[in-house]
Amino acid sequence: MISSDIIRGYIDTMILYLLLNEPSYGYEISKKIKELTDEKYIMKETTLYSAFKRMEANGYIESFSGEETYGKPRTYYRITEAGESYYREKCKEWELTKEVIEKFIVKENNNEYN
Amino acid sequence: MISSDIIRGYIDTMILYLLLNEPSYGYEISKKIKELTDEKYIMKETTLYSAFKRMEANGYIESFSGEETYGKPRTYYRITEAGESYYREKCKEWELTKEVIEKFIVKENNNEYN
DNA sequence: TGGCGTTACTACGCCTGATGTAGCATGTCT
DNA sequence: AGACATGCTACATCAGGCGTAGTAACGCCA
Repeated sequence: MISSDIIRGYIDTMILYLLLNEPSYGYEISKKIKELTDEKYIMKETTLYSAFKRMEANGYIESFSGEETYGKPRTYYRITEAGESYYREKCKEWELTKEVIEKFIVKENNNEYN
Repeated sequence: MISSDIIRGYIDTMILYLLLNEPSYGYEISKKIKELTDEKYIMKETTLYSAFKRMEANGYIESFSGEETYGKPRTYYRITEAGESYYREKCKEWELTKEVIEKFIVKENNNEYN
């Protein structure tokens, strides 16, 4: 199981990554995350939508309503310049953080019966 | 800068790692973390001591007072069986988490002027 | 001997992010 | 008709990390 504490701080990054190439909306993003991680991480709906709110308030994404011909109209989000810049920052931060944490991690060798 | 949100959830792991081989106490641990990470991460005192409290309550560490011949007596901590087991869990979790997050991270190539 | 720096903590409270629970509305499928 | 997928919102809780502040004992040096 993935602890929510470690994902914490990278929810936004995950979403922004998926918005880099094209706008999207909640349900689609949540499905993509599930697929991309082979269901190792499934983002909760509340987590996702509150991330949208937070990131729009921070100016990292912009919302617009889609022109659906059927069903409930969706709210789409597109990444902004600020969002892209923030995303790149987080990627750099990740490399540093990984380096730091791994100083304290012992990798198990598989020769032993776990 | 390392965001505290990503470290969150790995504070305990870092401390436990340093207790694996020998008991230690607050000040020493904080210095070791600083050295080991080349000052990339400096643990706040409050963070450290509240982690001690939490982990002792969880049974991951045990405290005992040192027999100092000078200065203020220190509180030493040693890792327990449960602590070692928890540490190993977190190491496994880390590998999984890293795998997940890295699906959403674009590594910058250094050819570009950053 | 007086002040500074280092060591070694404790207490209190805030802020943020992730999550739980709940509910609602429109579609399509059977 | 009812289930299931889609597409959300509102509200509240909880924990972890951190800011701020204060205390205390000792060594050292002028």
